Amino acid sequence: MTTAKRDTYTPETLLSVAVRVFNERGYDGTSMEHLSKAAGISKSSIYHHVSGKEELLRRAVSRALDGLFGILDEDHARVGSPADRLEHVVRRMVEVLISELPYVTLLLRVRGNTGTERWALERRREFDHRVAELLKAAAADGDIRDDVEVRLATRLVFGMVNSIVEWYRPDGRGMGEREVADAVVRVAFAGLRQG
Amino acid sequence: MTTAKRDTYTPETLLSVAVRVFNERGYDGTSMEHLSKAAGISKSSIYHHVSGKEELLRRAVSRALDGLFGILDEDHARVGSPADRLEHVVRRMVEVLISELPYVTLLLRVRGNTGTERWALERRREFDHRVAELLKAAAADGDIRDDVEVRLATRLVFGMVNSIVEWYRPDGRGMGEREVADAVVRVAFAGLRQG
DNA sequence: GTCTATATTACGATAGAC
DNA sequence: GTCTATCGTAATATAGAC
Repeated sequence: MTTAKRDTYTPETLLSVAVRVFNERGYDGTSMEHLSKAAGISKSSIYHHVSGKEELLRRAVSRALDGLFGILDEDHARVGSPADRLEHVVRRMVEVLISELPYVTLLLRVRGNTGTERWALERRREFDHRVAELLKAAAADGDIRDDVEVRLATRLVFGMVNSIVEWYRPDGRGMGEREVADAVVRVAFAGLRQG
Repeated sequence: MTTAKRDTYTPETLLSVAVRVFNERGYDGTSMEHLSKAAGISKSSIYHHVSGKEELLRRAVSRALDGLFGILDEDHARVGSPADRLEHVVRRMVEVLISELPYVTLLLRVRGNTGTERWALERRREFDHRVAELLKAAAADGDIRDDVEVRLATRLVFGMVNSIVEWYRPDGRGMGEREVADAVVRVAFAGLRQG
């Protein structure tokens, strides 16, 4: 490194600002002017770092997807009984949602108006399918209740896990990843009712 | 009635078209041009029926909120043990979500960029709070597991229920309201694990 | 009630100076 | 790397004819 670290934007640091604004106002509700104000530089300066709004979206959802797909490559997601692997994946999904909160939040709100958004939706479906397969295998082993369709059960679990982005805020001394993950796993597998 | 029913738009029929497009493209991603094409009339004709885009949004989320708050006025939501009342409310939330699907979908995606959106968010919080109180009372009775915070449990249930709008489609011979409601109540209260 | 035409503003993106 | 100025387009909404 020949130059000292300068206080200027890189595509990466700009991304964190942009993602925050996207999540506050929605992607379509965010103009380059909004980003410019939030970043403290002019609109045209943003174009020096990235090709446009859509590149910021692409970078953001890619990061989220990488985190999620990474879970499926972990040892505990690949060896063991389907039920144990499923529990591991659910737990890790919560952890990734929280550690990559703004990026996953944006991913989960994508609608499909642009090419990037449609690509993101497709990859999400791919991930969902992989988890559904796991739940199906656990059901075949008799570890999952048989009075609820596997497909429907998968969707309810995803609903519960994904909803975390709607309320979890890291500020202050709130709950940690571990605490939320424990609660989700408990409620998803054992239910709310006092055992 | 002095005139036969004509094949023309009213604010109500126009609303159903608009809400469908809003849900497909997102509210901010939908222009009056998009609505015009979908309704088969010109942009300016839309302004004959409603004052603008935001009125369509207001009418839509109002309808959704009326359906949800209506649940709290039902007998089974007001008398009986908190646990029974909670189960009734959860079941009815699923039914209202499904019977008013496009309207509730739109409500759940509101971000807060306009006055109407902020009003909708506030009323949603009000409803959530009412249900949280119910869950709190059930927990005080010892009917809800005590190793998960009441506040967190409420959020997970809402996550599961609200996620229905992301995948439920009434087309064809899919699941009915009753089937989905049963599944949600089972998973929420008893969990996925084979009993 | 619906249309064409248009006013006006906001948007994404680029040009070119420094 | 950042800026001001600006281009071309698309947005919301209105005017006024039929």
